Amino acid sequence: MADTVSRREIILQQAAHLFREKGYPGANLRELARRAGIQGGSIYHHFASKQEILFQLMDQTMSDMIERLTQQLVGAQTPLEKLRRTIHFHIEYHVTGPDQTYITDEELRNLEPENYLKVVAKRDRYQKIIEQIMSDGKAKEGWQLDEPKLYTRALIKMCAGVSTWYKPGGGMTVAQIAEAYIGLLCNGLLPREEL
Amino acid sequence: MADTVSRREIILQQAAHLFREKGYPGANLRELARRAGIQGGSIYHHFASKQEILFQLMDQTMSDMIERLTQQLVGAQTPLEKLRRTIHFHIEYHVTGPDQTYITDEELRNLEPENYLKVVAKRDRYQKIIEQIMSDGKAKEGWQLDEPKLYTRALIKMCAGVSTWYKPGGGMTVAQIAEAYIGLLCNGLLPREEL
DNA sequence: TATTGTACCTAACAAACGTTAGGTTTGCAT
DNA sequence: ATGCAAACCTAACGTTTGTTAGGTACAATA
Repeated sequence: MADTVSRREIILQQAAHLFREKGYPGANLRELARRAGIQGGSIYHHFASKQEILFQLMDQTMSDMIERLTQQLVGAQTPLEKLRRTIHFHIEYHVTGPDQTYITDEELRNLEPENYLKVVAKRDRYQKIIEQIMSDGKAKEGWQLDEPKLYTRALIKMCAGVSTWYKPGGGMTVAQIAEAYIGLLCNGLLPREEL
Repeated sequence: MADTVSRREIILQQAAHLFREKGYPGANLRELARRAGIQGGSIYHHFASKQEILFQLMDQTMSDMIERLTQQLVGAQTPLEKLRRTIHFHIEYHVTGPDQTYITDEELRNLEPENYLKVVAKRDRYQKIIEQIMSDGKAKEGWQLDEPKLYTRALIKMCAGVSTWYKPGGGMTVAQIAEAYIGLLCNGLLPREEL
């Protein structure tokens, strides 16, 4: 069971970490190569340009997110159950791969126009999945919301933000954080009468 | 009533815009100078380095945020009223000065250690104000929350995120967005029985 | 053994960068 | 008019950057 991770994937992984650390323009390819265990010029055997590394990283991450969220929602019967799974997934995915998700969330401005459009299209597909849950919740369960898009954005930002401060083994588990955020989004802060 | 804005402030303003557009490492001083209406080298008459521009921008913004939030809370009687004003302020401030707030939220990693500590200290002061409101709400009004810090972070990320998509004259006013978010955080999505 | 393609190295390129030194202009106080 | 400091310009510096060309090591194939 040796290390079957290809050099290409090592580069992508290290690139995510380095881009997060310094930002895409602040990261340089010699440092990236060093971390990947090769010389500067050798990166071009695997990628055509620095830009392509960024694009592959973001495009791959967005595809993975869409696929996995879709999987998670299979078998969920009610909008409420779908919402719970979405919140849990979105937090866990961001905490598990904080480098990839951070890049994907924050480096859109550094994509060349063509790549930008592709990644934004996938991001919109992801958002639409959640928007649909919000709309269903309103239609079928009387959720209190006007603009599904507005609440979707709130959910996404709030859950993605966890990865900016979360440290493994630091008091709360991901499951606990997810439960707290599910409670907040479903019931709010103010006390409820018992039903 | 001529243009009394000093060149120094013009540079800071344009820097905020440019840094947001390209990221701190991706922005170059010749371009910044051009936008400020001077030559590249002349920036150094006003600032000692590129780093100092970033620091002044962030430090100034954090001080302003603390001061204004504190003002907004004067006269608020209950935790609920304080929460409402905080949400409204945080959204409005981010939407009004999206360049400055974006830099302050996202460019911490590019501050040199000494500057980093100063800005983080002010950011923590700002967060503590909101945390205190959460704690008070729990103690005095029975709000449903365990970790005030957790909910503070959720609030901050969620409200700050508005500035990433908000466009003036695009359907909703800031006040409407604020009301929606206040409702979400206070009552949640699920329907409530009438009290 | 000869061939071939993949993976990598070395060294260099042109461009862009933050920064600096030294000179010029401008407006104001004396 | 003179002195002077603030505000700005010009031109250059050393370094770093993304990228490329040409070569080497090596395993698989024939």
